[in-house]
Amino acid sequence: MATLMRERCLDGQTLPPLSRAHPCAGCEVRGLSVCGVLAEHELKRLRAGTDVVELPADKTIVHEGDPSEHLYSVTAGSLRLSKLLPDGRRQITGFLFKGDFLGITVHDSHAYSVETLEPSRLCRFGREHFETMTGHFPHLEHRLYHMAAHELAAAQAQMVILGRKTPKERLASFLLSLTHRAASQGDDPRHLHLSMRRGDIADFLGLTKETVSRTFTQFKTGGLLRLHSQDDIELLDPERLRAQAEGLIDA
Amino acid sequence: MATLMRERCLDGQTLPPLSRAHPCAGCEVRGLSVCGVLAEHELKRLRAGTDVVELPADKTIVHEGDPSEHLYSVTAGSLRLSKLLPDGRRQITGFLFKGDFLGITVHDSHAYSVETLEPSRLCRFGREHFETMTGHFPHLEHRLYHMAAHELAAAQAQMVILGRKTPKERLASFLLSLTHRAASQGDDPRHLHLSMRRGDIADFLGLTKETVSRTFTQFKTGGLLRLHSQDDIELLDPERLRAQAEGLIDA
DNA sequence: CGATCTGTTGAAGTGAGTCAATAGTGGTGG
DNA sequence: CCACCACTATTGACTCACTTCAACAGATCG
Repeated sequence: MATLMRERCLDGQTLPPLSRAHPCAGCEVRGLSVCGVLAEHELKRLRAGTDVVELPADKTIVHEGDPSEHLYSVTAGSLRLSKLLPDGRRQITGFLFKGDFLGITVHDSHAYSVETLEPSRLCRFGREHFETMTGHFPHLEHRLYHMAAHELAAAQAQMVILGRKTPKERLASFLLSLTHRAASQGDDPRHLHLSMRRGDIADFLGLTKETVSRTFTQFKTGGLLRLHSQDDIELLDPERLRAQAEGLIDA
Repeated sequence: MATLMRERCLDGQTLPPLSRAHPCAGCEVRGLSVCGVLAEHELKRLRAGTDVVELPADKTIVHEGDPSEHLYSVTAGSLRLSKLLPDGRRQITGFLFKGDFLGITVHDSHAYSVETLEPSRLCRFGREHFETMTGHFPHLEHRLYHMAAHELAAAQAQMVILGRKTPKERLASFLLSLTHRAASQGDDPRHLHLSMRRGDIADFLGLTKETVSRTFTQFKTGGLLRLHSQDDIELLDPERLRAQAEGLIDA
């Protein structure tokens, strides 16, 4: 039976409430996530051995290298995936938002650390139980394959950013990917809320936080965007931003 | 029925011969590749709608953005996967060697171009036929998922290289990944043959060919390796190379 | 209202890129 | 067999974009 595990110091106010009796019933991310391919009776079986976890900001969910005992579906909030070098240099390999899935691994060990960027809620599946499910439901396995392929394509696009793009192109590409996600969820694609800090963006884009900050300033003075607050962005010229991201503007 | 399509200008000498009657029978990569999980009768069904392609060096197999009509298994030679920016900047997202699989895509279109680095041989599967197979054989779908997960992990490791490592660390990491592959295939891990040019390595590591060349020279003078020819490398100190790759050596 | 953390801006340094010249390699044909 | 050609790799000199280091400004929260 699904249980709700609420972390002590969670700032409850910031997360929408959840029905304890029927956690999947009103789930707003069900269509987006792995569960979307499951029929009602399959979902019921998956729910056994599943619980809901709520976490405050800046909590570590898994450590790089730890054995992978659970898989997760993000239902609220956002996460940061990161890999560390021995001397502390950090590369963020991705961000996860509601609807995203966490748990694609090779050797049942986590290739990266996962931390919350803000108060977040996740559905937590036991790995063994989940693998029993994928064994029984080929369309779930297929869905998982599809998600892995999708993540792989995103990782390859990120390689182009990290290996060959200028700072302006990197930040423009990043903002565009956020706006695409917003659009696909029916949100206003011209208004972005950044749940990550400048340093996180820097470690995602292979820059320093100073360079990220300076590039934001250049975009502001160039009329590409406005900052309503440090993390609320209005995109004023998405078309020019796209040109910037592809390197079609020399500046 | 499987047919052999030999490209005109192929330098036949450089590829080992292949039995036309039983192309899978003596296949040396069968255990490594997708086919490895299939029983004999399943393999027979997969072979219908499959043919063998042989290509000379520097041939384009697929163009970035083209619809994906085939999937491939590399049985000999090596390939380069690359993405281009409008102004010609190139990021190589990976290299493929014998046993590797090509064809994991999201929207049935190729996310990157694929070219031969040297004369190569591939098994070519029709996409529709292959998808029928994965629909019938869950263990094939599972195998595909596993390969996607593996590629994803490799892509994430490459992000660390591109985002945060110094040129020496990048080249050391690259050489180590090649030696690991050699070891896993039973080859001598101290001797590497590079089938790619300096410019390819540069575009894989996010550097210029000049920097790659200079870094090779530093490794030579540092006693880490010897170059028997431009593309035949002997690793003299794998342990120090590993330390170099992880940034444990300041130099 | 003050303490603390995050973000922005400035000044200076540097390491990889760029441009250019030289050396090496492999292949072809006389 | 050697001479030539085209291509690739190496090395050198110089430049500059991003980092680093440091100061300042703004935001957030008790």
